Amino acid sequence: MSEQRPERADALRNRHAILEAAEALVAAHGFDHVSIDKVAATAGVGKGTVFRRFGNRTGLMRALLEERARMLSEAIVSGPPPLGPGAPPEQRLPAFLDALASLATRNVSVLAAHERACPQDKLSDPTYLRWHRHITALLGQARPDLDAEFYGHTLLAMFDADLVRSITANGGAARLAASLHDLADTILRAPARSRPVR
Amino acid sequence: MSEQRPERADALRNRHAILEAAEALVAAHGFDHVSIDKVAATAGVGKGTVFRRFGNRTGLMRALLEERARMLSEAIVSGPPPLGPGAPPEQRLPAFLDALASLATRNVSVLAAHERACPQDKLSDPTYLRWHRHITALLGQARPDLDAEFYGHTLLAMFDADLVRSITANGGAARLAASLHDLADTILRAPARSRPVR
DNA sequence: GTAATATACGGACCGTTGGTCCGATTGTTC
DNA sequence: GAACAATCGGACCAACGGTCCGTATATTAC
Repeated sequence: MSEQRPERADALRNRHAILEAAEALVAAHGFDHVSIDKVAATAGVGKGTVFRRFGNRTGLMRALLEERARMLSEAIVSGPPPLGPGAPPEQRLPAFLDALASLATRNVSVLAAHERACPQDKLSDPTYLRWHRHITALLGQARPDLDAEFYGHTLLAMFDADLVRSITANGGAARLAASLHDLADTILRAPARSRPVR
Repeated sequence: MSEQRPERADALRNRHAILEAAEALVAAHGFDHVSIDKVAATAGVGKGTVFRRFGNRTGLMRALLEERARMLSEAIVSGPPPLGPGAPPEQRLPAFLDALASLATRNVSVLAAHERACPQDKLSDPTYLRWHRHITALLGQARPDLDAEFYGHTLLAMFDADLVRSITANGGAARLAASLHDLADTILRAPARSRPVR
């Protein structure tokens, strides 16, 4: 059902232009001060085009984040260890957190915009879900006695855009990475539970 | 400078009506579908009244949360232990988390609305700040070798409205409380750092 | 009770925005 | 180069946050 004829050349061109414009504007003025009108104008297309491509504001931001997260996603499922499969979870988890921290640091604006665009329940956003599944799986392997689902949320909560900004503003990217390692370590080395918390 | 003549009777009445209406509407339809027009109409006042009282949407939501958090705030600074002063931090922290979990569970809608209303940097919102200072102080006393500021954010991040909803939807209020205890315990009993992480 | 004053009220009004719609345009295919 | 489908673009709409100011009302002083 997804095997339509290929995307038209102008459509492709426009999609890139729109994403680029959106990212630049969001980085410059923040999500709340970027209207679709502006995005369209900056990208040199009509407003209708933006909506036809992405459905709505939320869709646009989702696409933006997905674009930025694609390489990481691929590295996780089929890249070399320790990020990709093949290494023990105790190594894959920190590697993933490192990669995500780097991604987050370099794209705080996109992250922030995505958060604010998600109407509600950001936890069920595709990208979040993918990350959460990954972390949960790793945690479950390394520490089957813990509530992996909950601790997955805990770790991912550290990538809240405001938090990333606050931490890196006072300590730079290094502090974020260090804090994440510290937290992950604390969780992985927590005293054993007699039975799964959940 | 804050010793003006007392609030007029009608003003007081209206403020309560507005807060009540706002809470009911937010609980019923969610922040994104509640316009100030509706709040005003439901409260039986004019639109201008709402804005004069609360400044803007954000101010209204802030006031709503502050209203709901007031008793907790008082209990912390001057109530009986273990919530109030007098108990060791290892007891005050879980007590605070319990209280906050209860508050959050009973007022998820308000919490969610407040989050979404905060234009940006929810970390510098008065209520968040107060809670963070409290947690940070307790953590700092119990475990001076940790990055209390960071772990304070970690713990508070668990009160994200979406997360609270997700956790309690599958496990109820009890699961949230248990998870929080577990996390706090994990942090408090983490292997000692040779020197403060920060 | 009444006059004087400060305060609060309310809804008409404005500019902006997300989103829709359809006639005009353009890429693609044969 | 003709025919067709897909895409484009901007006029248009409804809804919203926020402002403004003439009117109403609580309070105070006498």
